[in-house]
Amino acid sequence: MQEALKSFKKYLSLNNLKLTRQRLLIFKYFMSDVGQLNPEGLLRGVQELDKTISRSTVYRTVKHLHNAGIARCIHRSDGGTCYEPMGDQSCRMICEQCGKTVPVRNPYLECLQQETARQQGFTLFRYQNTLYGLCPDCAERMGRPASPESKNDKRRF
Amino acid sequence: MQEALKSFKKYLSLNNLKLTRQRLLIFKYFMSDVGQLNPEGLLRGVQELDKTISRSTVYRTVKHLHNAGIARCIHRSDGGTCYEPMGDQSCRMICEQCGKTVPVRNPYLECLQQETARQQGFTLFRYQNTLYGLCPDCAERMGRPASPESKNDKRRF
DNA sequence: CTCAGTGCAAATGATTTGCACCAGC
DNA sequence: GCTGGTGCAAATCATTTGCACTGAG
Repeated sequence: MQEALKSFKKYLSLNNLKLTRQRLLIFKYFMSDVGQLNPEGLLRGVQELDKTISRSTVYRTVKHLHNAGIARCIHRSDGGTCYEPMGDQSCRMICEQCGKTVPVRNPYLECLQQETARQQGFTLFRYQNTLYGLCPDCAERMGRPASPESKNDKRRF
Repeated sequence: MQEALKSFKKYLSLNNLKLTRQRLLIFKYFMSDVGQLNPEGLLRGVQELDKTISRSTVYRTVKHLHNAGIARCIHRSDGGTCYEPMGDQSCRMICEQCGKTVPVRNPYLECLQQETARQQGFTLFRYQNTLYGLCPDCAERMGRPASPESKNDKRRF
């Protein structure tokens, strides 16, 4: 958290931005919260601490957190957007249903990736592998993905 | 394409849906197009063939294509939504200097990735591997070795 | 013939923006 | 004190929906 706060401050000063009470509050709430939350949830949480903080400020700030590399933005399959603190995992799976993020640990995969880049003459700085799909829980809950499952979206019109 | 058309028809009949002129047209345009396109692009493309097709119909149809497992829906990091025919996965390298994007093809990597997801009970829809770094050209231009030993076995692929 | 499909326009919901006052640095 | 920040309300943008007519099976 101190780490992240430092990079947030750095980002701000590099961009001529100010560390306001609101930004700090949003930052703190965001970092202390477990898991992900959407702008609305962030707003609610933050307003418990300070009634006056506006929705616009939350939206504006979360964008800065994202630009600063502190927040990761997740677009869920249901169209919702949510954010979570950036972890250091560079290989993860995201459930498109519930938005859950699961880190993937496979050293061999990482190794192979580096080797692949190297073979093509690429100097690898960092990488980001994102696997999109269904987590075991959601897969079970849904029966089967991508099939005549239109009951939910079917309606008379 | 015939394959996909068949499953589209199957999906429709299984759900008491009709194969209308509009749906067929949208389906065909979607399948013939290279790469991804968003609803707006799809609408534009389809309207070149038939002025009367409405935005709503495109939206409604693309959803069916998605439910039928024919279209993959992608929520981009910029917030935009786009669709592409199911099937091709993506793995690419982005040069942080010149911005060039280079596709990476390594079947083994893809295979390993799928296997890794499977092992953790994840149903994989698609993945996005992004390697950030320097392309050979920029690395050279910057007078920096691409990587300890990549100069010698550099290859275009 | 019947019920689902369509185009249209209006509605929705998330996110953004213009503006006049407010506060870090 | 200068600049960027904020809250508010209005604006925007993608997507959805209600409706009355049309067309596929």
